[in-house]
Amino acid sequence: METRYNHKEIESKWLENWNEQENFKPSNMGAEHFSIVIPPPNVTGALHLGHALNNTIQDILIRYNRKLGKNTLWIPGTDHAGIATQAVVEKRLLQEEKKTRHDLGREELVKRIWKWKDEYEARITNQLKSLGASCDWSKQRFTLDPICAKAVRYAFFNLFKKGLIYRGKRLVNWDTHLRTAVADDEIYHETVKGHFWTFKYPLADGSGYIPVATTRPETILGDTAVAVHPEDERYKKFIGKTLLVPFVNREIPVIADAVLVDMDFGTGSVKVTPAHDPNDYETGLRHKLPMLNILNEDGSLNENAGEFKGLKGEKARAAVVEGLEKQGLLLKVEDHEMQIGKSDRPKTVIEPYLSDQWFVKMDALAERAMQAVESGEVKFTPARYAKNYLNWLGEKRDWCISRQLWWGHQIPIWYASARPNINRSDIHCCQTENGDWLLCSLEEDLDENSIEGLKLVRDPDVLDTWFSSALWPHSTMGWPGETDDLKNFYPTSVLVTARDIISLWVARMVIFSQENMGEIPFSNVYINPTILDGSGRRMSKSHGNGVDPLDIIEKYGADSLRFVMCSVCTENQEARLPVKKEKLEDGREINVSEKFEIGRNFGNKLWNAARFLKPYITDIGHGTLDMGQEKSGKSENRGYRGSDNLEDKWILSKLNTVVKETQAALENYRFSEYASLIYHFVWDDLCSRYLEIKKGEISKESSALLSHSLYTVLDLLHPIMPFITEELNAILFPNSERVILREWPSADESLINAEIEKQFEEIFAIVEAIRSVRGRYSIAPAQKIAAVVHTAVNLESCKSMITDLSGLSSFEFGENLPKPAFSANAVISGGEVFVPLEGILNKETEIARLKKEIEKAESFIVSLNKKLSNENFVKGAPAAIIEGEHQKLATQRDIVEKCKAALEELFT
RNA sequence: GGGCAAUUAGCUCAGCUGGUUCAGAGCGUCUGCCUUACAAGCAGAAUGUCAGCGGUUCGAAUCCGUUAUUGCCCACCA
Repeated sequence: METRYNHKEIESKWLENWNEQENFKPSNMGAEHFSIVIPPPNVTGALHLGHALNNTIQDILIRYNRKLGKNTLWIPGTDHAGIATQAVVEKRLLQEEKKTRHDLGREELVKRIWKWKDEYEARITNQLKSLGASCDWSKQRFTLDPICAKAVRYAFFNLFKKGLIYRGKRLVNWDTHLRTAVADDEIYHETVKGHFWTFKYPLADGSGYIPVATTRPETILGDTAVAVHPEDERYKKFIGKTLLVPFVNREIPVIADAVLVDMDFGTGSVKVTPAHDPNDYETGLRHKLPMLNILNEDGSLNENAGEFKGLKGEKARAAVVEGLEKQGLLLKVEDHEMQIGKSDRPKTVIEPYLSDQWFVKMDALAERAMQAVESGEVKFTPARYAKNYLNWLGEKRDWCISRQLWWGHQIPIWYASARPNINRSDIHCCQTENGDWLLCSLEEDLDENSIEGLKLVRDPDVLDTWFSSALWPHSTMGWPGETDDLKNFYPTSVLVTARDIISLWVARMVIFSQENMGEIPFSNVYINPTILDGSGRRMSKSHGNGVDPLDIIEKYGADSLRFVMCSVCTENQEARLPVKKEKLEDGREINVSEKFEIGRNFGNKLWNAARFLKPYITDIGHGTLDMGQEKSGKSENRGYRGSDNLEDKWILSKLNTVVKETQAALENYRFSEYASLIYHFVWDDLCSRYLEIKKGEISKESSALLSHSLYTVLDLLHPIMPFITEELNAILFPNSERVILREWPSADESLINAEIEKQFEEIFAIVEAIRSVRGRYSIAPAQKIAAVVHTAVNLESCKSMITDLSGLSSFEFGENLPKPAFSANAVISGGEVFVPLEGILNKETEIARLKKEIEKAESFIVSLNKKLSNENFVKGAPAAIIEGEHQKLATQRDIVEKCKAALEELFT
C-alpha cells in the first residue's frame, strides 16, 4: 500500500466492479422497498456542485438502505427543460451561424436541440457516474423519451376529458424574443430607472381633459378606458363621459373603479389597457371593456397603433412621448424607479400579452394536494418548507401549460374544420369558449385527413416543461402501463430536492400522482441546502458560477467531494463554498477549494490506519474472529465483546455508540451530523487514542478488536465514501462480501457504558496533563520525562498506556507519595499529576500559569456560589442539576487548593 | 408589501429537547516534533460582549418581542 491514498485508479476500478456485478439494480426482491427518482437535471448544461450535493445525499440514502437489506431502486434521468434548452441552442445558433430558428424551421431546430441534448445528457451521466451515484442506469429516462411521452399523453387526455384542461384567451407573460408565453415563475423582476409621464387625456367633447400618469406611454394606444375612484371629488363629474385616445382618436369611457384606483397615488386617475397589463386586464373583465391588442408577437406595435405601427420597445415609447409633446398634451416628466419583468433565460423584457393559451384548472387539484401535506401523509424535512408548499398551492391559480416553443411535448390537440362526429374512446372532442371544435387524441398523432369529413390542424404549442416533470415519479416507472416497477417501487420513499422548486415541481408531482395513481408520489421530501459561491450567490447554470464536480473529483477524489457535501448538509438553507482557480500541469484550469481537503485528509487518515493495521488484521469476513467473544448470531462479526482492558471496553462502547448515533442521524436526515460522528470516531477515538495506545505491541486480541472496529467503520462510512471503503475492504478483508452489499451494522447497546467512558477520560486526562507540560517547555518527544500521580485509583493496568502516550522514563502513582521537587503540577479528577523538571522548570512560567488557573477557578466558584445561594435556583432547578453544580464547586475548590499549594512551594 | 432564513473565533460553519458534557469543529495562526500508519501527519497553545436592545425564566447562544444588516422565495401600484 502506498503512503498516500490515491483515488484515481481506485475509483474507476470500483465503478467498473459495481457495474459488472449489477449492484445498482434492485437486488432484494420481496423485501421492503426503498426507491428514489432523481430530480432530473436540465440538459441545458453540465452539473455543478449544487447537483453534486443533491445527488450525494440521494446516493447516501440509497446505499444506506441497500445495506439495510431493502429492495432499492434509484432511477436516473434528465429533463428537456423546454424554454431553457431551446433558448440556449437558439442563442448559440445566432452566435455561431447568425441564424434564427425561423431560418431553420421547426424540424431542423428540434434536430439541433436533440443533438445538444445528447451531448449534455452524456456529460451529465458521466458526472453522476463519476460521483459514484448508484443509480440503476438501465432505467435511465429523459422527459421527452417515448416512455415519458406516453405518460404525458395519458395525463393530458384524462384531464382534458374531465374538463380540467381548457383553452382561453388570457393575459400571459410574453417573451418577445422567443415569442412564447412564459410562466410567472420563469420571470424575475428587475428594478430599472424609468420615467413617470403625466399627460392630458382630452374629453371627446373638447371641454377639457383628465390628467393621467403612466410609466408606459406607448400603451396609450391600447387604452379602452380611463378609471377614476368613485369617491374622488376631482373626477366624479367625468364618470360616464367619453375621452379621445390621442393619435388614434378612439372614443373610450371614463369608468369608476375602486379596486384599481388609489386616489392618493399619482394623478388619481389610471389609463386602462386590458390587453397589456394584469391589473387592467382584471379591470377590463369587471367592466366588460374591449381588449385591444396593440402588439405583434415580436413586441412591435401592430396596426392598432396607427402611425406608430412597426415601432418597438424604447423607440415606440420615445415616439409616443414626442407625439404627445407636439400635441401639447404632455404635462410633466418625473424620474421613477420601477420593476420590469424579464425572462429568466435570455434576459429579454416580458410584455403582458393577450393570447390563446391552455390552462389546467387548479382549484380541486390544489386542494387535494394541500391535504396530503396538512394530514402529514407527505412530510417535509426541514418541516418549515411545508409552509412554502401550502402557501403556493393555496392561491389555486390556474396553470398556463402551453408554450409557443418547438422543443417539448406538442399538445395532443387538433382543431377540426367542423363539428366532429366520432365515437372513439381514444379521441375526445369538445368546443372551446370561442366556438372552435377540438379533438384530443390519446395515442396516435393525427394527420390532416385522419378523420373522414374533417380537416384537422394540430395545435403548434408544446407543454410547459413542468407538465412532464410533474409525472416523473410514475412516468419513469412506466405509467400508464401496469408495470412491475410501479408494483414494486411506487410510491417512492423520499424526494431529495432544492427549495426553489417546491412549488414548481414538488407540489405538481403530488397533484399528478394523486390524479393518476390515486396516491401520493413520496412520503418524505428532504430539502437540501442551496450551494452558494464565495460571494454568496446561488450556484446555478444561468449565473455562470457553477463549479464542475469533475474538477473537484479530479483533484480531491469523489469520496472527498461526497464527504464535504454531506458535512455541509445541515438544517440551514444555504452553504457557502468559496472556490479558486488552479492551473494544472497540462495547462487546464480547474476550480479548487481547500474545503475539500477535509475529505481528502480524512480518507488519507483512514487509509494509513488501514495500512498500518494490515499485517495484524484478522479476516473477520469469514468469522475467524475467535477471541472468545460472544456472537450475536445476526452477522458473523457483530457482537464482539473484547477483553477486560479498560481501553478495549472503552473503544467498544465508543464504537457501538457511533453505530447507534450514525443510524439515528441518517434516519432523521441529519447528514452533517452523520459525517461528523464517523469522522471524529475514526480520527479521535480510533486513531489518536486507541491505535496510539495499542500500536507499540499489537496482541492477537488487540488485532481482533481493531479489525472488528475497522470493519464496522467501513460499513458506517460506505454511504458517504464508497470508493475508499470498498478498496480498503478488499485489501484488509479479501474474503468478505463487498461493502456495498454487506449488512449494515447494528449497535449492541449492552456494550455502551458511560461509566467506562468516564473512567477512561479520567485516565486519559493524566496523559494530556503530562503532554501539556511537555508543550509548555518544548520538550521533544524523544526526550523522556518522569511523572508522579497522586491518586487513590490503581493505575497498574494503565501504566504502559500512560507511559507510552506521554513519553515517560518513569511513572509512579499512589496516595501518599512525596511531591517531587521542581515539578510542574496539574490537577486531575481526584488527584494531581507532578512532572519533575529539575533544571528545566521556570519559576516565572509556573507562577504565571498557576495564578491564571487559580483566577479562572475562583471566578467560576463565585458564579457557582451565586447560583447555589439563589433560593429560587435551589427551589426551582432539578435535583440532578443542583448536585452537578455542587460537584463542579468541589472540583474548582480542589483546583484552587492544589494550585495554591503548588504556588507556595515555588516560593519556598 | 407577504413569507422563510442568516448574523457564534481571522475564514467556512456546528450547536436538535434552555442548565460549564455549551461556548465547539475544520481551516488558518503560534510553539515543538520527519516519535518505527499518516507532514494530506503528531503533540501542545492562543483566539469569541454567541449582531444590538428589551422580555420570559432560578438559569438564555438556545424561547419571545424589537432594531439593524444580509440572502432567498412569493406578490406587485398606474
